[in-house]
Amino acid sequence: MKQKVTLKQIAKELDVSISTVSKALKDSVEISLDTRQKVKAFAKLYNYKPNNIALSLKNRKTKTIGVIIPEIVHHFFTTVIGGVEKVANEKGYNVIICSSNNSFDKEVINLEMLASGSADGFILSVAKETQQKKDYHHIEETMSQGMPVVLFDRIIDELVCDKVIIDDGKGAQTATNHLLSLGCKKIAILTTVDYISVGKLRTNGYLRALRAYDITAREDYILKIEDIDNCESEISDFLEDKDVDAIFAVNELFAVTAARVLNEKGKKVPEDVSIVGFTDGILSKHFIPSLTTISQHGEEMGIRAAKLLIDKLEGEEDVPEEYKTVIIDTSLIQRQSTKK
Amino acid sequence: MKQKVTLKQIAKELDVSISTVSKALKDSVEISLDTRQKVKAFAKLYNYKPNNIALSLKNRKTKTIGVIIPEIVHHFFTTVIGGVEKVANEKGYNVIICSSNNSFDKEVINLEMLASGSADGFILSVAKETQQKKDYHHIEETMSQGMPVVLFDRIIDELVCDKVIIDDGKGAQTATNHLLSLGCKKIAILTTVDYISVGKLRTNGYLRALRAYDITAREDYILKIEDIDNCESEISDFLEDKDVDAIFAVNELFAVTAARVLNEKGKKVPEDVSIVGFTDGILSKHFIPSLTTISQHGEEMGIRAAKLLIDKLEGEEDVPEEYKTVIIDTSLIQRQSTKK
DNA sequence: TAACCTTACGAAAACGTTTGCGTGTGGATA
DNA sequence: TATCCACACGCAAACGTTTTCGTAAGGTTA
Repeated sequence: MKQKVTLKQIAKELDVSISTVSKALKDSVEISLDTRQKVKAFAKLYNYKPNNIALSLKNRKTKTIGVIIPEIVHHFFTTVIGGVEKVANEKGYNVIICSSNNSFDKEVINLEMLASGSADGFILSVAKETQQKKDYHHIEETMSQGMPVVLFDRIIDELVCDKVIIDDGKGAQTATNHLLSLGCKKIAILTTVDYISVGKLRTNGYLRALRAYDITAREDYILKIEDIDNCESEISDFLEDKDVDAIFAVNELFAVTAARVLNEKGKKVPEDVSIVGFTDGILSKHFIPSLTTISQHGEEMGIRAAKLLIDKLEGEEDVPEEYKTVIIDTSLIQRQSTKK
Repeated sequence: MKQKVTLKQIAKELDVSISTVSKALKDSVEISLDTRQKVKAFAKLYNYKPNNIALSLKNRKTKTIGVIIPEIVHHFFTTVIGGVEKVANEKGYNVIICSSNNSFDKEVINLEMLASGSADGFILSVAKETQQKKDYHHIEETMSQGMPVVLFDRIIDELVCDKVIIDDGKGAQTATNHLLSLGCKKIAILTTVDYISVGKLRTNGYLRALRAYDITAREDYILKIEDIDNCESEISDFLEDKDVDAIFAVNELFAVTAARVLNEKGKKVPEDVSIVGFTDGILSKHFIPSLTTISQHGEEMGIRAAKLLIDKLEGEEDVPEEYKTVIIDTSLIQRQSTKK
């Protein structure tokens, strides 16, 4: 099992110095054509590849972007990653992905690990637990060490850095408006607990839409779900005695679960109840009936985030800091879960 | 914006040598208690973290596992990653993930990039294009440089290395048997083109099951889908004039698409046609009717793959090479898409 | 007081690169 | 023949660690 070949070994073998080999491989005019060819042939033969670690150490940059997301098993986040990779690869950056699993501790560990040498900058969506704890010291520390951070989707207002978000409120408003325009009057919302920033924002959007239509929001039409994994029973109880004609769900899972519950209660979607979801994932697309939903354009978010980050990474050192918040437009995708 | 603090800076500040600082931080008895405390206090104050790059260079290992998968936006692969992370984190390894996007070139690039310094070993499922091209030089090269590789799911028989797979044939047989035991006689299969190893194996399993039941397989009950993204029309045409009473789909998407098509043709699942899928993803779970399917136990695959890899990484250098192929049991999950 | 032992620290090499600069060799010029 | 200039190459430093070994200062022993 041959080890990886280094400049030193090539140098020894060819009886020249390390610098000669290095320069020869870079086609430096300093080196005679003859030697250059010899070195290159040898390097090719032994499949020489420069050691990235050594390069990173020397250049003090890794040409790598670290992405940390709350859940890897999540369609939205993976589409964002797709966008990031697109831009990153174009610009010669690599992408490494870590998941925090929504754990604060794991987020800290991953960030510190990547920050201590593996990545030049970060694109990150904070863990649920982090939002709850409101402890952002790890992110602040990373930034204070000169590594740029771009937050997306689940952002933190207090942190001064680039951000890429959608207008969650507006998206929710659009969704609710759509239901209202279809003539729905009794619109329930399935949302998350308030400490999830996006859940809260979407709830607010829903309320705003109702107000604009002069409909008084009813407390008992609002369900704030805590335990996402077991939402079915909560949703089932919630819908038990309610005579709603529409549901706005702040994510895909809530939307399909509502559809399932309604189905079991003998109600039809969209004939009896219309449903609008949020996030255009696989579920929404393939469900029967396919779900009308608000698309977050995950890939676009990734693209913008990567661009922001690379701009910072390649920008002048001493340019006065200036941070942008990019707001990606959402769009309503009409499918079968809302009546015409 | 303060830069990351290094041993050198601490040394300078405290007017001691770099080695003293390094030893003090490691609580070496060589250093007086007094100095040790001073150094540690200073290091803490300035939030010193050793530079991983430098460590990797010195130790010639990164304590990082590289995972390369064909698609990041894919539930099965992400569950595998979950399993890998579990084991890796326990053993003090980090995990970095790259996606090949089913492109041969990107797979090569990613592998070479990670191999040249960023990871000590690999867990990988090969890209579709790679299976098609049958060009594995990049993987062979990586292994010949002394970096262990564990293949999973989409493996390559010719490659001599550790592998983690499910018994695709057996899984398919189980699925088909289930349909047969329900009394279904006219069972169609929706599968992939043959160069996708798992598709072929599953097709074979289906054929074996039929044979065991003394049912002659019919060519016209087999649909080999090439373009996964546009499978709907193919499936629709295929089912147009067929009077099947059951469908075995080799993946989730084919299964739900079949359900959708049947639905549009006015047939009911499972009353008119039973469906069994493969892979226990979100779609199968939340679809209405929820899908009977073969679970691949992705997390378990990840766990086993990570263990195999770490064993190799931490094993003796000169132990004779020995490679294992772990076969994970599949299991049938009965849900609503097959009649009782 | 000479020889020796601790204690506490520093110097230097090594990991694999890149690169500015120094230098020996040979030929051309004056 | 003495001077100069390309040419082709090597040296060494630097990136941030860890670790082996060397050593000065001071104390103890004979």
